[in-house]
Amino acid sequence: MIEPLVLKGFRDSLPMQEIPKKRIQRKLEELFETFGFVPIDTPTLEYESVLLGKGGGETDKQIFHFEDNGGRKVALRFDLTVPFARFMAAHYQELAIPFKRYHIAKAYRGENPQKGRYREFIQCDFDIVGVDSTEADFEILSLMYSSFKTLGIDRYTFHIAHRGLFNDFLEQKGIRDRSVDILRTVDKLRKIGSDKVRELLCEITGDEEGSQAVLEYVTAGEGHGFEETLDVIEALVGRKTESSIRLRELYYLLKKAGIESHFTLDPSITRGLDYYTGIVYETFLDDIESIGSVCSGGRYNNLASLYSKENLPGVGASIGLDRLMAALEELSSPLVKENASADIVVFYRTEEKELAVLSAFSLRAMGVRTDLYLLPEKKMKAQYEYAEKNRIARALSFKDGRYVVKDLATRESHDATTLEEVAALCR
RNA sequence: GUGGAAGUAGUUCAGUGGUAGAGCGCCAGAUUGUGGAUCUGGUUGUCGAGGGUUCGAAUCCCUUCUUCCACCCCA
Repeated sequence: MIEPLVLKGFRDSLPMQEIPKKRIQRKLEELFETFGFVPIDTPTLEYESVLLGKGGGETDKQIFHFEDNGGRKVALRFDLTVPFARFMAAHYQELAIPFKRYHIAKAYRGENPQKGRYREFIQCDFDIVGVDSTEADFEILSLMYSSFKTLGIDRYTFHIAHRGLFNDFLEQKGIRDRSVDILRTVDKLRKIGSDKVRELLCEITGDEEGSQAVLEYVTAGEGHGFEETLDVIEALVGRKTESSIRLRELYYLLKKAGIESHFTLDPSITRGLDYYTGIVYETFLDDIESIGSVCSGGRYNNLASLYSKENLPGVGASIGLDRLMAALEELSSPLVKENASADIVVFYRTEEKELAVLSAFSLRAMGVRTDLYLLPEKKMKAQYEYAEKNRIARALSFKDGRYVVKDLATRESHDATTLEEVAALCR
């Protein structure tokens, strides 16, 4: 016998988990389409050379790569953004620009798993390519907001920062060349505290004053509103820059739309991926920050240039569906508990089989999610337990030519003479 | 990849060298008759896997797999 093992970081998904996951996915797809975004797909497996070296050194180590049966060096996609850049380079002439796409698919990372981090996970990406403007950035931010709204999640915060603005600052301090190391150190702020970060920064820059300024920059958001933080940052940079103006305009739009309360300017958000050039963001659930960001992204203005001479600026975000589900499960959110397989289940005795089969058929035609329990010889107890296991709220049975709909939770029965009445009881 | 903790019945766990256990669940029967009560009986286990030490290993040692946590990074 072969052991039915699954690989570390990979998981089976049972109906109890898969039903809410699919439902969330459908809601998001529907939302994306109301924003005028269109779906695409790309291969799971790509040439290694296409995927490597685009996200930054650290991420390369996490890419699953191997030789295929024909000796080609191949790799599983690490995210959906890099393959999208390749996709755009290959197809931009066939597409209407600006191109707005969404893509819900699995990505793979060979890192050590923990709660909410797996080696195979679903990302829900949405991006706009072909334009670098405040309005495009706003489209993505407002779609992020609407996604959480649609899902009924309201205890979360979008942490916004700006790569370009940070680079302006480093430029001004004359330490731009060490930006990667500095970014990496700054990222640890929340973990190791400001004193430790200052020490590390001193080692990198060799400049106490510069380190202090960097620290002031990344902590500028603490206790301040979006615009105040921006004022502090502009003071540190010494002037208004294109990037700071972009952020100000963006916040203005968020305010006008009345959705600004979920957005905070957090200069400590830097993101490890090297390809970001403009705004960047991460999203934390207020009640379970430890699980990490559940929706992240940013502006990447040169990504397609790796594959094409065409200049295709882009901006996008990605919801980590599996991580989000893990968090919601941890929080016992009602969102993950809505996992009934049907609205009603039909029970019957063997002599009622024709009636049962046809009733189920008719109910389905009326749009009622109907399950037919196929073991009529079983005891009632077994039948009810089947319904409970599948989280079905009602049962239909037959008595003296009438329909009986029983609410399984309250155990109340309602008689009905027609299937229309039965269907009405299911709503 | 490195470090720490854990893995025993469907599930929650107890059991630290001497016959694998408990609650809940599950199955069968009785009772009931469109379910949750009660009674009787039973079952569920290669103690994660492999190897070693020992007269004897769930228990000690080694290897390995998986989960959780930390580092790192993030979805």
